[in-house]
Amino acid sequence: MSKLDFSPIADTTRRAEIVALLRRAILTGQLEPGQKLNELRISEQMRVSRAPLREAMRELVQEGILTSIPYAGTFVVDVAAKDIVDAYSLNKVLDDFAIELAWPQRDQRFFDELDRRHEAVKQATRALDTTRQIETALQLHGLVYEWADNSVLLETWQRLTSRLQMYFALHQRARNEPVPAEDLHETYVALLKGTDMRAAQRHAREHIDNDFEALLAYARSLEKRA
Amino acid sequence: MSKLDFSPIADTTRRAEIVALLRRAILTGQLEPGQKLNELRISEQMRVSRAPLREAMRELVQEGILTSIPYAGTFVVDVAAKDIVDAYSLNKVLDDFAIELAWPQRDQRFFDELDRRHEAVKQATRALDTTRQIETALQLHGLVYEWADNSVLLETWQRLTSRLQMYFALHQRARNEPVPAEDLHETYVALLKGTDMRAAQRHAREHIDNDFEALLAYARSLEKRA
DNA sequence: TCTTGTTGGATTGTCGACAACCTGCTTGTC
DNA sequence: GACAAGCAGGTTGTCGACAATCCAACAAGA
Repeated sequence: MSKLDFSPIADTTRRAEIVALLRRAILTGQLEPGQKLNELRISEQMRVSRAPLREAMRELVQEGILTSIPYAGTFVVDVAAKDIVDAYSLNKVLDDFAIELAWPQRDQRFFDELDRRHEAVKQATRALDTTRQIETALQLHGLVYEWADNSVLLETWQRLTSRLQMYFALHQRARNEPVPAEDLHETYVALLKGTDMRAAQRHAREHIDNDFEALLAYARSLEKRA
Repeated sequence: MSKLDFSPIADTTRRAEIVALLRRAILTGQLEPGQKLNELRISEQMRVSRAPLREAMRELVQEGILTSIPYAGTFVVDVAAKDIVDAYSLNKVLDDFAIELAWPQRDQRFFDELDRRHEAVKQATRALDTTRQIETALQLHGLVYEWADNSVLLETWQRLTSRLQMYFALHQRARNEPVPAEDLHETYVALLKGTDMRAAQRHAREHIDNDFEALLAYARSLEKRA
């Protein structure tokens, strides 16, 4: 028996890489909502045939960040104000549930990971790298989901995350002065380490409200314009 | 302005039909969990090339009812006991939320539709058509999600539904004497028509417990076997 | 006997070409 | 000038064939 346990090697199929590339392009806002994806053009740019590209796009359609109309094309999903509010309110419910499930599972590894991810957020914040800040903040929040030990919940969260990340990126671009607030996560982290689950849940809800406040204002401004 | 509002015509692409065919085959248990899907064989049976078949499979992978291993194959997702418990517990949380959102939205159309779907369940029950009974029961429960007016929540529910339906079908086949209980939904429907939201939520939770009781027993028996 | 290398068959991943389809423009008619 | 029919270009959907990979069976050596 070996002491080392190897993790599965990266499955290197063109399709998987295309998915990663496209997802990143969408979530960082390089591809704008509503924009059409021309298969031939993209496949040429990526030096890849249309088959794996199309399969990748099918995956992203199911992931909810692309939308496809037969014989018309595939587009980056259009984000309405209501979608943001919807995702946001569901997120609160799921967070509550995730904290409840994760609570008894917390261990040293959890706390270590919590600190690690918190540190990553602070670093991205200092570097004024807003894209990375969004990413790391969502990863920080994702920890309780990973510890909740509920695969369906985790999967749901990950789907939601894609959208949230997209909304945030959109918002950041809209008012292109980012100004990330220094440290909104200190209390969140502290409470997750504490003994009062209810308090943690309550704070999470308020914290989310806080995080999303600007986003909601943006959402409402969209609403008015429409 | 026309008084008629036409629904979009059926998008007739092979891919879409393949998705529907495969999904049905999986959810009704014609394709068993863990079973491998041979692309060439299936494409020949369907008289279709592998391209649209593969794209369809990618969709179902993202939908969570297939799983794909590069260069090895695509398989019907293996359902572990824990998955059932996970889906089931998340379902309770979502139901709570859905009822809360749908509550103020209830109108005559809601009540009519509620009755209609309830009737469909009863009919399937009388006909001893267990597959259809599962389908209609899930549609009955889906009504509050449709009325909740939260697209993300609805989408999440639909994803969950696929799995639940699969689990139920699996369970029914395992103990192939179905014996669907006559009418567990009477109280549920009545409460949704009433004025006490809390009571409706509480009952929904218990009702789900009831519905899933046998399934949970089955899940635990799987757990022991493993 | 166990391990390691090889080989053949089967299956998945990818490619380039063709068919179906939509869209916008042109043409012809009134 | 308005409008319908039809043509042309471009894009998506589908096909059949080829390349890359995996797996099981078998052979060879320690």
